[in-house]
Amino acid sequence: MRPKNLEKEEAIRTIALQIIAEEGLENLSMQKLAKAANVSPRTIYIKYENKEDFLVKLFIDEVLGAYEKAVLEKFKPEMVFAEGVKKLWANAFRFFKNNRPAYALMQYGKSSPLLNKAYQERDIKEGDFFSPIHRFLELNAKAGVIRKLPQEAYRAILFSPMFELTNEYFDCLDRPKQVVTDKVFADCCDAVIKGLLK
Amino acid sequence: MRPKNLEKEEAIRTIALQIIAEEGLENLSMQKLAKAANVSPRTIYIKYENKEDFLVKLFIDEVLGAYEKAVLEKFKPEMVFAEGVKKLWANAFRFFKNNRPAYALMQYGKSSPLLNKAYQERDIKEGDFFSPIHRFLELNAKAGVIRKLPQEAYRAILFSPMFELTNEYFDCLDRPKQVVTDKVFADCCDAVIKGLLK
DNA sequence: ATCATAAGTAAACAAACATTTACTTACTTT
DNA sequence: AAAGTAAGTAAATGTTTGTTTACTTATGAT
Repeated sequence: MRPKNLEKEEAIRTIALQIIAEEGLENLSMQKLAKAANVSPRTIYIKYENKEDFLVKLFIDEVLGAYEKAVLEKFKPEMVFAEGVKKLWANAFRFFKNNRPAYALMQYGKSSPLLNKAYQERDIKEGDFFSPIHRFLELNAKAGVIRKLPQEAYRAILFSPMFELTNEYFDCLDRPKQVVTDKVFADCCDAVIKGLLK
Repeated sequence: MRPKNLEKEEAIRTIALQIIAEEGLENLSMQKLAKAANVSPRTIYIKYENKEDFLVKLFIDEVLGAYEKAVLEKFKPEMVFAEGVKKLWANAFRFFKNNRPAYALMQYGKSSPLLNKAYQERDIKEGDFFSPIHRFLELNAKAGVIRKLPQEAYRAILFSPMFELTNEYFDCLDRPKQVVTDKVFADCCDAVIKGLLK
């Protein structure tokens, strides 16, 4: 049996992310993707049932999975609160900085009903990547270090400003306004930490 | 001369937003829209040059413009810091709660290169809706009430958690997990305020 | 009342779409 | 070295896409 050419598989995914970042999800077609990846359309359908299946797997594996792994690197729930938060922020920002196409599709995960649904269903199945972070927050809340808030509140306060700054960072690359420096990033992180402290 | 039927114009916009919210921007086609709005495709092209023109105008007028107007309602740059922030948050949350399709397209504004570009260019031309808020922050920073941070940092800390909570709010309507209450909202707002205080 | 005119329609256009068919290629197993 | 088989291709499938053409309708101005 002829073995799969893994380079082609990877090319398909990489170039798909590229097209989505540059032209938008709404402008990604299977034929365009096949041509750009130097592959026959049929080749994509060997691994993926159809376009939706492909997009969901691209999103889950290449974006969500990779992001979650990167965010938790060298993070321990037992860390001192400020250090833990800084680690999470630094990990996330580094991942996106080196991976702009992943950031682009991540944003579509918050817009597209298809990807959003996939995200939610994964959250249920996978036992939630957020759980080490949840334990981290619970420990600090119980110790009286931070306010006690529901999970979704922590999520909103802790992570969304980081996303927004990442957004601004990429916007500045395209049309330089004011550069989002590591200093700005650190200052925001401090503000978020202070807001949660008791 | 036969006058325009304003009801039809409005139907086109309303139904477009609805389709985008329910099926996603990537599944909105001009023919589908025309049929759903009970209108000939040609009718859409009377007011709009093409699909991109339509989407940009829909986004700018129906979403960005309406949102910005709603957020600034009864807000004054001279307000006490905590009160000002609470007003902005309450205004924004109320707008989206009553206007889910607008929220959906707003999210696409952060994903789609087409809409994102339109957003940025508008920021430059229109003199920025953010300027009353900027003045508010500047006044409070000068008075020593809050930290001095660059504009994009304020934006990230002040607004993005509100967006994230709105997101969770709508997710809970679809698949009830934990309801994002006004209490959670207020607690988050307090955390954000505290984080910025000096 | 009728005319001028833009609003509006139904049907059609080529181009692009997701997916499949019919076939060839390359590698493992024997 | 030959056979078996899944990977891979090029070209075609019918459908849907954005947009236009050729025509009809409704209304303010004359």
